[in-house]
Amino acid sequence: MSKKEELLKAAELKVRSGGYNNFSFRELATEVGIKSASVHYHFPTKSDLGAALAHQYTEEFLKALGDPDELYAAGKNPIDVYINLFRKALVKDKKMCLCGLLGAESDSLPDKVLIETKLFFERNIAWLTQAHTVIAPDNKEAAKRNAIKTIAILEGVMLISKTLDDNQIFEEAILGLGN
Amino acid sequence: MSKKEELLKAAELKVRSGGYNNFSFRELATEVGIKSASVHYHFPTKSDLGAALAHQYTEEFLKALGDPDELYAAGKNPIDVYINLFRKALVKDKKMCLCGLLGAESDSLPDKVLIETKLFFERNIAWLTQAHTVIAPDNKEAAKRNAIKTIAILEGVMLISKTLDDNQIFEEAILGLGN
DNA sequence: CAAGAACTATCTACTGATAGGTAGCTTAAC
DNA sequence: GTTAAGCTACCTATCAGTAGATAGTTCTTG
Repeated sequence: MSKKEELLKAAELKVRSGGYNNFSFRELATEVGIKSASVHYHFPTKSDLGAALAHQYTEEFLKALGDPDELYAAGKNPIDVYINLFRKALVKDKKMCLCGLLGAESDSLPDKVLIETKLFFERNIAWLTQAHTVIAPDNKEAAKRNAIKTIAILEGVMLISKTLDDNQIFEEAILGLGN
Repeated sequence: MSKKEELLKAAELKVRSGGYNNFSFRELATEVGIKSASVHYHFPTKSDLGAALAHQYTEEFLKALGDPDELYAAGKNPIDVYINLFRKALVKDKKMCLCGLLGAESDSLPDKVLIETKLFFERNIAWLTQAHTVIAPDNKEAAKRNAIKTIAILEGVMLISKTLDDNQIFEEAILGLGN
């Protein structure tokens, strides 16, 4: 893993724990074993790093999901696949969704970072709309509404489960969601 | 309004825009017209201020809601009352829920602040459980599950509506929630 | 009722730590 | 001999927090 990739991984953990202001170039540099001035070589400013982070997170998220139509064709419920990706973030990583946290702070985010955070939600809503459409093709006008409900409940319950340190809350909230 | 109250109000806006790290004693002091050292007179440390902020927010939130049983007796749907309080925060204040934001950052919060943030969610889930119980008394085992779903979807959609700067997303997500 | 003690709310001046960012040098690889 | 990737050394700004002084108010008590 290159230093640049190491920096992004270290920053991801920090941001997913406490938001955009929760990491500094000095901390990141120490963690990956370089000097803070060298971080500016890879990312000219902090907002460049933040934007790259949100962009990479979105790409990896959607890549991990796959295509809703193909999932359905393979006999899987794409909504369950989606839920499982959030469950993994909560249970395995024990961290918030990166863009969930950034979104909550959207009022105070640099433009570059905000743009990438918006793209995360737009692309996720599009994915979920397609997922709901393939499950219930006769109900197209409701697909987007259900997409919004699905991502809202997942971001929300993630935040609450983490705060109360109780994964059972997550499980209760998602009951009946994949229908 | 006392300086102490002014400080809490100023801090609330900052935190609801960008989280716990988004305010400083200096900024707050300047805004209310005193020196930063004087802020320490009212709140010995930053975490004391943060805890007081979350506590006051919770108290005011529950006070604004009223009692679910009384609301129901007065012919109102308490879930609709609850939704309206979130709608007001989003549309009028144009800000996130304070404890929603703090909860997202819970991993990096000082203990004092975390305790108050947890209390917000515990008390809100209790309120919503009672609200769902009074609406559907024969369905008690589902009341807590519905309470979790309700607050999760509201915190989640608030975050997403704010990020995408689109209040219509909020309205779509809450359709059918008050039944 | 008046003297003095204690308290409230503020100030100035400071500390040590940390922040993001910049200029210019070095080193190694191609 | 250019470039990538790092370095040292520095800058200015800001951070939370502390010490000690002060003016005005309130409480206590002789």
